[in-house]
Amino acid sequence: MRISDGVEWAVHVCGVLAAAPKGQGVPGLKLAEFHELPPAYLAKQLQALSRAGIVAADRGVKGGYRLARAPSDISLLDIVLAIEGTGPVFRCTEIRQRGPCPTPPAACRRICPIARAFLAAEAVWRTSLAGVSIAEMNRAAAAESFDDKRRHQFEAWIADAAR
Amino acid sequence: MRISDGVEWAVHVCGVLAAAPKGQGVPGLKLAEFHELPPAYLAKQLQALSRAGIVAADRGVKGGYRLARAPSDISLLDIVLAIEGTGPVFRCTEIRQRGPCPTPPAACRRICPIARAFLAAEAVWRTSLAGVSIAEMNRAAAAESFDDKRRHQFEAWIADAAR
DNA sequence: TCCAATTCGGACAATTTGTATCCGCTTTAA
DNA sequence: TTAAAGCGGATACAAATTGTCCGAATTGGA
Repeated sequence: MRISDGVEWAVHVCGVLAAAPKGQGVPGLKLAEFHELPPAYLAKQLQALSRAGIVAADRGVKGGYRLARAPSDISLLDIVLAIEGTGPVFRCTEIRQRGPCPTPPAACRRICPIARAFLAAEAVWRTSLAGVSIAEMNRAAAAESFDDKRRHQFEAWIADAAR
Repeated sequence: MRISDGVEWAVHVCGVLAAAPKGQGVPGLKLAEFHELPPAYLAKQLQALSRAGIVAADRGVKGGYRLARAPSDISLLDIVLAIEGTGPVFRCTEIRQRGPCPTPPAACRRICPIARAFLAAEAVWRTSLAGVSIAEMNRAAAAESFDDKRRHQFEAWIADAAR
């Protein structure tokens, strides 16, 4: 059980897009370059973000990606669901209904207690991730690692990348 | 991102072992039979449970598996960690330190804010699972799906399987 | 005491799933 | 019309999952 790297990439990328000049898009190639990520595969993750309505994609020569809504309105959970899919992490296969001593169907109206416990754990996990936004991530990262020099360096880079 | 079926199997199997006559072992083959699981692969999960100290294995003609401690002292988290490994679900690859505008090492003494948020979510998930024991699972399952007839059927089966 | 039956354990092979790349298509602005 | 850019499908590659096998340990009886 492991979260794919694509989720980490997508969160970082959304952080970059949140800092881009409003209304301008950043091409996928530039985004890959910023973190030295494999361009072709990052493109796949960007497609997923686009389908989920987290980023908007503009095609054509002045195209690129931009956030589809405010950074404060995009949570880490939104991104996880976009990349990993919305299905539950734990999937009950109802083995209790098989074998020589099966639980009868009448007793299976409610889902199995084991599945209930796992789904409850997953719910608190989701709630925790839903409470953290891209905006907060950027604030924390800036506070911890931006001095004036690096801020300027970053703004120059993104001004060049955006179009 | 998905929890392997082995976790579900292991939880069910521990529930069966918790109901077995004290001090007697149940062979892996019988455990597989009870839920119609692939015997060879269930054996693999049982090995993992054994290595983690959740079940004890006795070899030889009177051998089999039994719980290594009280059912009330085995949590769902214990089983997840035994089967899936103890490593975190989210793994930060520190991409912030790469590319044309990297976060300098001095600013990376603390782990990345993104990783912090994911690890915090994982912590509440673990806490939730740690609060549920095999004993509670069995109580719930028995209350929901055992009538007198089925209880008798189950006890007959396990009396025959244990040795 | 030795042998046969039974059972777990660990190394090995196969299959499925996920990861990563590439290429042709459509769209857009100059 | 052309060059830049995202989209989706087809395809190779890697990894985890699933499954198999044979050896080691233990027991009970000859």
